[in-house]
Amino acid sequence: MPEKFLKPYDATATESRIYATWEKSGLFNPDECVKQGVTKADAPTYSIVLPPPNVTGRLHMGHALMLAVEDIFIRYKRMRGFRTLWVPGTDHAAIATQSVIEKQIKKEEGKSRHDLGRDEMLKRIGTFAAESHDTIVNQLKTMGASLDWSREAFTLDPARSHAVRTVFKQMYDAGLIYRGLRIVNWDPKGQTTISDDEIIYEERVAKLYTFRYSKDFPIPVATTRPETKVGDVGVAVHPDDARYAAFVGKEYDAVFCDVPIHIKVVADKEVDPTFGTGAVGLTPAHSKIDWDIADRHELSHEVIVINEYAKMTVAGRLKGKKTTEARDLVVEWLTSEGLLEKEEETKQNVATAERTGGIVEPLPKLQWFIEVNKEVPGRGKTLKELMLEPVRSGAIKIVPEHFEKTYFHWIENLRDWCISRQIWYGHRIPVWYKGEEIVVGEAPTDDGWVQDEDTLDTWFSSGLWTFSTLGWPEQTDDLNNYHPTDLLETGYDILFFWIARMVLMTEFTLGTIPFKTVYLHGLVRDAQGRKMSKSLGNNLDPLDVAAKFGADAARMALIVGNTPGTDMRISEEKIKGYSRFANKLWNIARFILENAQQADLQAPLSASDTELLATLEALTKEMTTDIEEFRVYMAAEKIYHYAWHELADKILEESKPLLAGTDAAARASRARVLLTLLDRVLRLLHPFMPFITEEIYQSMPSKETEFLMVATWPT
RNA sequence: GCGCUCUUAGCUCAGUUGGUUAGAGCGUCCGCCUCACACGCGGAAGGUCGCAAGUUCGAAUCUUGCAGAGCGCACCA
Repeated sequence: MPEKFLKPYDATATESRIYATWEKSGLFNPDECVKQGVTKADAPTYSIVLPPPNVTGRLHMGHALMLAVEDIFIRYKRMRGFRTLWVPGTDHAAIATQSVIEKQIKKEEGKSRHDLGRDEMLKRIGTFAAESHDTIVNQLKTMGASLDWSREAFTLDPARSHAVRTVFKQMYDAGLIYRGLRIVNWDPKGQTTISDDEIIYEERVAKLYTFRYSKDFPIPVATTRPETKVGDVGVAVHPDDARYAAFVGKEYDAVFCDVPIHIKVVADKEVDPTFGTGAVGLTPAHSKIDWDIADRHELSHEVIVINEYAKMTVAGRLKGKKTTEARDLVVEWLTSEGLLEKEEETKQNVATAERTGGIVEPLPKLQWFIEVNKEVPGRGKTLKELMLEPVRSGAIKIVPEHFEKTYFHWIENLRDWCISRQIWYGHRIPVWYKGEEIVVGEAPTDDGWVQDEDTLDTWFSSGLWTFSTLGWPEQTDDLNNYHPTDLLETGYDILFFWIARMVLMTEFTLGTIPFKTVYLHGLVRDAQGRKMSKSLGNNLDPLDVAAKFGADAARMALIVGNTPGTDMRISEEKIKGYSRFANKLWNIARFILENAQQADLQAPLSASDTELLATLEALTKEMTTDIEEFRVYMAAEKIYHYAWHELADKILEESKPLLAGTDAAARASRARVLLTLLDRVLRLLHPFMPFITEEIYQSMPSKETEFLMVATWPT
């Protein structure tokens, strides 16, 4: 028995050493596995692409959970003989990364991005992203992730950029990408548009004002935003509303708080006759709903009264005022003119930007969109339908299943996807202009062209991830072998952001699904059930945890008892518990190796020892089914329980008298079976606790393969 | 408003298609340095499975209603 077993198990020292030997072996790469003869060349493939962590800093426990789950499936499949590929990568995370740097520069140098200029700003972000990348790679390795580093990708590297431009052009040529003036969610703080999904609604108490545009205007109107009323072009009432029927179609002129306005009364079913006065003042340029209603009644969209800095652009007393100040001025004016009829409190959901917290201002802007309700040429279906179909048909399975309903619900409500962003970090829109001419895709070589200033929504490039990482648009072997991928594992919080967009992009580009199964994990919370955050200081850093208790222990703590789709709580106590389990396993190995190092592997087995093997075989079958059916939490708990409370507590205890006894046959039988049991336990536990199992395996008297990570999963 | 999830031991959670005395970890109490491990061992206490009704030979598990907690989407001007 090696001397190392005489000391308690030292996870930290062992883990980094073991990872280095794995990496050196090249066995994370399926091609290398085939070359070295541990995997058959014609074996079926199994692939996962790593959800690329944002290069905004470092990984958190949610990432650690993701890595644990994915590594379990990858290691399990590798041991089952699949050509197993897990592709690593990172995400440039456009807005998130840029805003980190912007804040930092503002704080340290008091400068804005416009002070630095586009090139300098991009240089700064690039430097930061590279540092983040290195930290993240180090963390991924620390957690034991058996990723094929030879295939690492970045959402903003040249190969991925080429894929982005290619898809953009194809969608543009298919008529699915268009540029149009639409109401977008403008974040005045971040100075960019954001998508519907980047909005957080905050409930606030607001005042609902009931007023008239002028003394002779026949209909009272209710609003929470009086300042926008200088931009009104109409009033909408419900077609069946008898109170106002007589006024429909009539037009009125007024001077509203120094601003001349022209109002037409229209009838529209969208209006709720029971809310407020049953009449809506229409401000097409500053409200999405009003824009749509105005569209239906051919009212002007062009009256813009608020700019990108959320300031008033009209002449008169409101000129240049912030919207909040303008609101007070308008109310003051209404009161003095005797036009204000009522002022009541109401609850209102205020749209705020997820990244900056700024209050979202709906503004009409020229933006790029992907049209989701238009038929895709050659497919006979809209993008929306293409997103729904594979999940409906079962071609894509979501675990846990009930998220399928959430997915459907979201897509059914989906509107055109605004893909342009007014930030600098990211894929620049691949469109060039020269006068009336336009070029899409690759940059023209002759002079005089100006590229679109905007960049693409970060999820555009993330949406290509399953195939852009495998070499598309080239028809590579990897693409043929590993796509569609088998599993996509991520947090349920990005079901819409990412999963849905990958389905959209892959269906459009390749006419197939990006993955067969979606496994959604829950949020990792602290011991009190709070979200982990910097401000609360309750973050657990995976690196610290690994240094203290070992990555194996952290992985077990994140897996056991954690069902997919359910939030979990993690504490140092729980992780500590599994570090003790690691030590237990260490001592099980010590005992068995001490007593059975010289065991005769041909010795005949006694009836009771045969039964011990049968029991473990039954457990093996259960575990295999559990993993196949995505119950890794059960498989982990079962092997934990077996190792500690069967093997150690019962089998080892009853072995002591047997091994010290005089019955040579019983002794030989027991020594042999103990060694076999240990070997099996190491294999079964390896996907969950890869480091310690590999370390013990290295001391086994006989080994099937050089490394446990490519040994055969027992049956 | 539409939809989803949860409610099981003091705490955190399992319990796969309904089937014998409902499990684990942590915690608590008692006793042990027993020659693999004190990062350990042995033992104990602790649950009317949110409430009510129904289906069934049988329900923590299925159905309905109620109560409480959380989440997603939409959003009213």
